[in-house]
Amino acid sequence: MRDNPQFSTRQRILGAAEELFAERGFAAASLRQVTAAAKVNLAAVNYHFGSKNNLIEEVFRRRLDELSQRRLERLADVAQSESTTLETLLDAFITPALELSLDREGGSVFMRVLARAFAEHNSNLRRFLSKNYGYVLKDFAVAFARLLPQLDKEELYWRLDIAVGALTYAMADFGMIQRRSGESERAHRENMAKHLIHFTAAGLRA
Amino acid sequence: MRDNPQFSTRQRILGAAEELFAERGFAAASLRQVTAAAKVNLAAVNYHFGSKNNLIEEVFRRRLDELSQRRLERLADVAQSESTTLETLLDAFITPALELSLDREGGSVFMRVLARAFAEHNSNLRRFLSKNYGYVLKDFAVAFARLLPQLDKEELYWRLDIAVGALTYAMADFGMIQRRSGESERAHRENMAKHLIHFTAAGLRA
DNA sequence: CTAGACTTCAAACGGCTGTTTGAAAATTTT
DNA sequence: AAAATTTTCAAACAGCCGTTTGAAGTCTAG
Repeated sequence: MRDNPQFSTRQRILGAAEELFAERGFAAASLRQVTAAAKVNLAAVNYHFGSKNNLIEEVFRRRLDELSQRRLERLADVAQSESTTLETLLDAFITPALELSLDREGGSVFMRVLARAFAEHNSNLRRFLSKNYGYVLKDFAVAFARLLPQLDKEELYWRLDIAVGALTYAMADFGMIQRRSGESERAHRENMAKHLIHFTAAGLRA
Repeated sequence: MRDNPQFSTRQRILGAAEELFAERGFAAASLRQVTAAAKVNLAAVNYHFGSKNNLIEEVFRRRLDELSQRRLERLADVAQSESTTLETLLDAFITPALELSLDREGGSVFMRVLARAFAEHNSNLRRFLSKNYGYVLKDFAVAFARLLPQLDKEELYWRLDIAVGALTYAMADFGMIQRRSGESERAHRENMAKHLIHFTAAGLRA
């Protein structure tokens, strides 16, 4: 999509920006680099998005709208069931991200962009994410609380916070474990998700 | 230290750079911002460090040399003992970082800088860190392997990778949990370390 | 086919970037 | 105290930054 002429200027800019933001960060990736990668005129960014900041927010919006919806759908599927476990709840949170990262070209890149948003102490970006997508985490927290009645509120929040950290770090592929040469990207990521769920469930239950 | 005239130009630059790198990232923090915060002439960075890249590496070196040494000292204390547990091993890894983050002015800031190094996909920086400090993680991995003989090598590495992610994220204070108003910085961080060890030990043992 | 709206384009704006320079100042050595 | 060395300084370098402009090009509705 990044430079495929069959996609619109808007989409090509978003794709190129996503890749360069993941690779170099929001500040270091310049609009000239983005528009060159998208094979688009420099002024197109300000024409279609208004500013670099708006472009950054659109990069998040494009992926997070769908990701949040899928997570909440999965949550609705499992939350009420009597047989729900920590593992199925974690799966409901992780699988949509896993699918996104395997899905279309550029999906895997977005998880790195998302992790960068945590590293950036940028308060505007944090406010944007919290305001627009904070309710997803809140809904999941309620579901986890039902499964972990022995934990008081403070204890639960500490554990969820640590769990989110492990998920963020792993899904962004920040770790040292590289994909083995004979292994497909899909197999690698599914393997990672499996370990992630196992580890995190144990940590929450401890 | 950042602008205290009693410190040397070199130290003032390192202190200011650390703060600004943590706050804005390596690319977005400019040498003009750094030298202004350090109350030092712009050219001093290139005179004392040669380049911005060298300055970045020196910011890491200053803290990591001591941090690595303390971690290995603690590891040596507990590794051979028969009564070693996962918790004492994790404590040996985390406590030096905790002390650093509570210690002198700017120590807590450095953990954020370190976490940024993970978010940056910068291969030069990764190579620098792996080359100079990778042996610390390796030594700890050996000690963990002895305590977790039921895990094969691949399983162990996955879990350690996830554990490092949780530690990195938490120590950098990326999470949503804020220090409570009545709570001291020290109490907050010690509380975090306690939860971190408990959670991670359970994940490793699962 | 033409009028109007939408999109693309090259060029330029002021401002900030890392780095270099050579002279001035401060410090250390003789 | 003089000479030599180290450190600081203001100024300038080329180059990239996000954004704006107004004209040229493309598309669509009447």
